[in-house]
Amino acid sequence: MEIASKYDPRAVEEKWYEFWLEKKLFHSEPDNRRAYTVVIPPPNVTGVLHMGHMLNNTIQDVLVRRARMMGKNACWVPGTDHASISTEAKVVKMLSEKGIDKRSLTRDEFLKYAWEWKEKYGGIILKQLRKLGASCDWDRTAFTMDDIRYESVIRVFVDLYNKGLIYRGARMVNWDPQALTAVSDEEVIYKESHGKLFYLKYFVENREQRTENGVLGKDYIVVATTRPETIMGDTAVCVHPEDERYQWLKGKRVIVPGVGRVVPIIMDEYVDREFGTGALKITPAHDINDYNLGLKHSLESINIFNDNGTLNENGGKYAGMDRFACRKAIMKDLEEANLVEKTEDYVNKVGHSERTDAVIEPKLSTQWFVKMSEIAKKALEVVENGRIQFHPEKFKNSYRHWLENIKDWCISRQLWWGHRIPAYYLELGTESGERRTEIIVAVSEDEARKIAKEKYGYTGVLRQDEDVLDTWFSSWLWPISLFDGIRNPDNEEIKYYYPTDDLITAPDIIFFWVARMIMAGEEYRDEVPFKHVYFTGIVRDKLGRKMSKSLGNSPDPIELIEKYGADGVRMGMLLTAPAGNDLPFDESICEQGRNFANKIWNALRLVKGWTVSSELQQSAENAVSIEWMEQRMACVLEQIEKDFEQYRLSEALMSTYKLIWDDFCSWFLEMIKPAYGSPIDRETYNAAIRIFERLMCMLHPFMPFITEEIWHILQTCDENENVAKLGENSSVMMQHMPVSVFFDQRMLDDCDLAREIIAGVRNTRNSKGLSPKEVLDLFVVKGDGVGFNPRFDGIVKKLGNVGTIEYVSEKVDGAVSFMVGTTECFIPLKNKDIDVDAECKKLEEELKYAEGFLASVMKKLGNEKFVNGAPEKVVAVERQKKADAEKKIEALKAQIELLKK
RNA sequence: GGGAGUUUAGCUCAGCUGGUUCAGAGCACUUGCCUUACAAGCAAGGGGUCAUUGGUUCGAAUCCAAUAACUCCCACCA
Repeated sequence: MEIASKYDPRAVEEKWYEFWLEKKLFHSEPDNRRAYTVVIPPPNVTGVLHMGHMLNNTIQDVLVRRARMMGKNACWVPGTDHASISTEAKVVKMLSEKGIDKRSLTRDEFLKYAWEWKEKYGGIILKQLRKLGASCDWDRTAFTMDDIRYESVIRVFVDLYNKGLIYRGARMVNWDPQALTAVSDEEVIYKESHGKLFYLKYFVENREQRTENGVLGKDYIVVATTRPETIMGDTAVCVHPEDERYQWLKGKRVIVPGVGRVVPIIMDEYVDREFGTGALKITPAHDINDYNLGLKHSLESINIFNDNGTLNENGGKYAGMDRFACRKAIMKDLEEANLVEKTEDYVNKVGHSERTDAVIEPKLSTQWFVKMSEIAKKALEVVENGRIQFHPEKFKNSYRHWLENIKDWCISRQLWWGHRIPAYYLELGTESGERRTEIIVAVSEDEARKIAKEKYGYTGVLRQDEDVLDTWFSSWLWPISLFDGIRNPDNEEIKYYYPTDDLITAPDIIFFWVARMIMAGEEYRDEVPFKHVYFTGIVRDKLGRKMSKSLGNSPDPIELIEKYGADGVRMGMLLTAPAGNDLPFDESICEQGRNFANKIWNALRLVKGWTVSSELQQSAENAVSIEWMEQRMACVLEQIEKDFEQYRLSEALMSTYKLIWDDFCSWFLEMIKPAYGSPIDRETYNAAIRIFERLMCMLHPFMPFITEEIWHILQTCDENENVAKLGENSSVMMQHMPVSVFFDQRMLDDCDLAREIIAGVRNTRNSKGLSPKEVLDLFVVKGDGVGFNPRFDGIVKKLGNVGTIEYVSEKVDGAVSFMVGTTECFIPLKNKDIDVDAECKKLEEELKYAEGFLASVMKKLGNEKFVNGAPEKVVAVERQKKADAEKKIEALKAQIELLKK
């Protein structure tokens, strides 16, 4: 059977994914093995796969597949997030394209559309993950709004409310005028924006003037603002109490320009005298600081905006206008009325909504909050004391800072798509005849009714809160709710799978998600939700820009997979992505992965092409080759294990890559490769197949598809032993991961020396323009004990195409030479002139370098302080260097002499 | 404004508690090869004052300080 010389991943990848699914190899049930659990950071249910997901899920898959092969009961739970704001926005948009206005629908009608939308587009992203090879337990696929998760969220809300950790209150919140909802502080992104600073004149009431030494001064105060449209809401002007410039205004009142309202001058130390004119206009309804000052000084609060960011009836002639249009209009009017002193360019930070990018409007409204101070303490502690480890560790700093300065979490959203707040309102008449509203928080309306009756004897209508909860209020329960640990805290699954092991996520949701999961874990399990958090970097393009839809600089992951194969793309991503480092992604990196897959494929072709002889005796070289390869694998395995312990996945992959490409393909296979047309002995062949298999196991977590394909083909190679073990469900992913064993470093060093000699021979050929086919003889000057180990003679002969190797004690005349360490090698050039001059020049350069090196060593050794101060070992090393250098110089000098003769 | 991090070859990055793992790896590059596994390849090779300046030390890429550049996070300066 002819095998194609190019590896084609497409058919292979599809075939094996189907196989894994069919055999349910990703499925996990609690048993007596140790559990290894990962929960997926649930992507937006209506999202599509982007490069960030690719990176994130590749890393998860590597860890999960490796754990599985290490004998653990690996469980990777997939799922999606309902993403309330962005999904609702998408549905609203879809409806408006159909000519349907959300406001014309009832809540139930809208939700029906939303669920339809979710059914249609939801889960595309999970399908895409299969193409990547993700070994998720699909039977466990969850959704943050499915029954179990919904009920868990509601129960937690009720519980926290009863514990006094959730409260309802009127506060200044971040209002998104596009999504028409409040958002949490974390959902506000501050962006630098180039705006203007407007200097407006506020005339003193009755045009009273300042008197300075009997001379009349100004009759107005200038206030600098970036938001002139808010002057309709001004209820004071504030200056610093110690500001000399404004003492004359104490107790006076001023006229808001263009509005005509008279407002007081107040004094407060909050004002920065250096900024602007040192005078601040106060708009309590539309600025958090002004709001606080308003409370302090009992100022009136005038709301001038509608929820959608247009001016309301308090906006006077500007009512109905958008806030930014109003800014222009009002400035024009003020200019005309000569109420503007000047306008400056100004750069400041403006808050934008994370989801809609609309400019956030501070707004006073009644919302639900979670009290954070107490639960934050525990969450900080478990990271500080190492119960949870961050990789890389530097994220501990920002985590700590956030938790130490935490504010209450606004969790209500004025949306319909989400978990509806289980708060019920009832109107009670009181004895004095007034009406009073009571709130009952309960897991269901029935429950609420029961409480209403018991507590208030009320049997009338209950009105449920219209708002839903912040999406993260369900995400923070994810590691628990996935195993139904909220509703059934003692069930077998939660006890077995929780706490999970590793969480892989991007650092931008450390506060949104990671920190809050830790809080929920402590609150509801009294146990951390995971032991390690691996923060991936952000995927950027070649120019260092974040990949985004709007820039169009993000490649389509599915197209990449089609082009390079999932294995190739996985390898490309992993190679450039150490934990926490941003990943400058360039499509061409996937080529390396694709090429690697092809390399392995061709190694298979080579091995498959051999004819095997059971009669043939194993040669000594082959025996040594196998021994060496085994040692080499043990050595690299040790390194890889260390790398995994430290979550250095790219290093682990690189080690595996070099082991396979360099050690296995370039050296080992060449060592044992029989001459064309000749068979290979059975013993060597079987050993090679076993080594190949183990290499596929080692590589499998990184490149699951090709390793599965090759592993299966290898099973058919070793007829004596392996056919029987290929049972129905056999898969490379069910094999044991090879583990490191003791290895003989001396053996590896000896072989390295042999490899260097081979390189020396090849180099000689190259520089002398000799054909690789021409057989050369090699003379090695015997060292004093240490040096070249003749065990490798056969290998040197084979790979260097060397005829004879002789160990001599004298230098060889009429030969080119090279040195490996302190070992001198000579290659006589039969029937060839040696370019004496060139050879001398080369040697003299080497000599010069060696002398320089010796000089620096001598300088060190000549330094008494060094000899006395440095540890014995270090000095001994220097002495050895000196001896080696002297030996080398001597040898070089002798060689030059010889040549010149 | 506060905090954190980064700076090592053309690119992306390793270099732990100072000393033979000390200047490394992969890719890219150069030269020669279509050598019956692989040109998505083989063989060989060339690249770096370890950001700058000082200091500590017998000895610094490594420790300390200052400077510069870049990145990220946090914060209500109108």
